[in-house]
Amino acid sequence: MTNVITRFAPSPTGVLHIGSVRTALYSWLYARQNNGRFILRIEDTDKERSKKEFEDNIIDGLNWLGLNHDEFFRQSDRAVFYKERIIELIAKGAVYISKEEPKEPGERAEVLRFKNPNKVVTFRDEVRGDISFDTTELGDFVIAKDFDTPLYHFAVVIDDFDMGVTHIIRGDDAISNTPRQILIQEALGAPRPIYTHLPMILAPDKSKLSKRHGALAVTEYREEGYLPEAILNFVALMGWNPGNDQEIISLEEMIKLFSLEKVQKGGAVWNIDKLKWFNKHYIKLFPVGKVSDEIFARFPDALREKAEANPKIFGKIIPVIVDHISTFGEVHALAEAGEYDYFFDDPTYQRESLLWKDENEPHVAGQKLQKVLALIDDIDDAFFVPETIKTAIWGYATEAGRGSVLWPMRYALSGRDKSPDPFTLASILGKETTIHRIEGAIKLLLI
RNA sequence: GGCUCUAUCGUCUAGUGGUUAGGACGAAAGCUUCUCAAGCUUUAAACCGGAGUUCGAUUCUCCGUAGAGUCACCA
Repeated sequence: MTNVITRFAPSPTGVLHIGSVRTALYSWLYARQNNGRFILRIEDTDKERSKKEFEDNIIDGLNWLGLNHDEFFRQSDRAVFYKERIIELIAKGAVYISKEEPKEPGERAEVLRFKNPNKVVTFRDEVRGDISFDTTELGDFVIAKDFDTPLYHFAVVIDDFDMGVTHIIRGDDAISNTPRQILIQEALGAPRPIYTHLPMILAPDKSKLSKRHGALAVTEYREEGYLPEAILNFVALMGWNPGNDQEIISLEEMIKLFSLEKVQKGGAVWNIDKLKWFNKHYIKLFPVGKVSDEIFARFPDALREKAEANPKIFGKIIPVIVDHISTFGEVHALAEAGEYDYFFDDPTYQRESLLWKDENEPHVAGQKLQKVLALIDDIDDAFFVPETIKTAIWGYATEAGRGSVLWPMRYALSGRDKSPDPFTLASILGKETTIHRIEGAIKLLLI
């Protein structure tokens, strides 16, 4: 087999969105698993709409995901090559200069048109099989505005030819412009690459996913605290599967497992919940040091100062925080909502909140907490960890009614309806603070 | 509208000419330390319709239906 060369060819008229990532991933995987080359080509023939910032965004996103390219091209750097081919095709009689009547401002009085042989073109698509089109309906289509400004259809064909692209993997919205590209190839005497058209990634209403549906740039997912592993894994499974039930697949494994034959025909609806599930999975595998950096970065300033002043506590709450999020971005909102304040400052709360359901009198709850206090006081400082604390209190709690003991204890420590369990809380806060807060609660109950 | 493509649980999907149609997300229930999260267990949930081929179609063929994409001097 000849060396595989694939390419990802976005136009820099928008950010790198999730559908493009899937296309880039499959092209990349195919090249990697065949020891081929992967080309990144920026298709910026439209000078009006192309923007450097989008090109930067695309490259940035790809780098972040780890989809590295072996070669890089920009169509705006290749004008001379297109011009040569136009001249060549004019000489062959396949392209002609056409006089036009401009219909809109900006349109030329002269453009270059392709002499359509008006035939039926049949090509094989790796996922859909044979597809036929009668190209007559295309007419003599325009391939360039002038010798220096080729249009997309033309530039693509020249580039794929010049760069030796063997496999074109792209979205199936490009199916219908494949025939005209084949026509140009044939006029040029260029070999026909192997085509694979991927099904679209859809919005919940089944239409092509777009910005209007809240489709985010990859870089925005990064800001929201998604991990590249999660995005890659999830996106890979939209339209492809390894042929078994395996769902957690690393990039390395994907290179081995990927195959065009297992690519789906139908479109796939974007499902953010499943992405979050993947992300949660990968966050748990993320190195602790990096996790705490990510979390720290998303703390509001005030909380950040407290974390810096209490590094021991900050270190201990990392696992607790991780347990409750699926993206790092959620940390910010949770922090703003005061969800982490009680780790650093004594909570304030209503006296009634300390009561378990409605089966307790305040003074009874106070007495129970006094007992808890005594048990905690007996624990050696050096062994103030969840298991020990639990062991110390468990017997009494079971005997007195777990809820009626543990709820007030947990509430005294957190001041919240929802929080980690009281033993974890106590061990995070340390013996001294734990005692202090329970004493506060007792005082409130026994007034 | 023309052309092209597509069709299994709500979603992502596996699968076969004969299966209790499998898994995952989500949902519901239960368990696990009071709450939350996590984890574990369990449950509900699908072959678009009609013909045909066949002993037998979810699977093969055709016709519908539905949805999507595309029809530029954009890419």
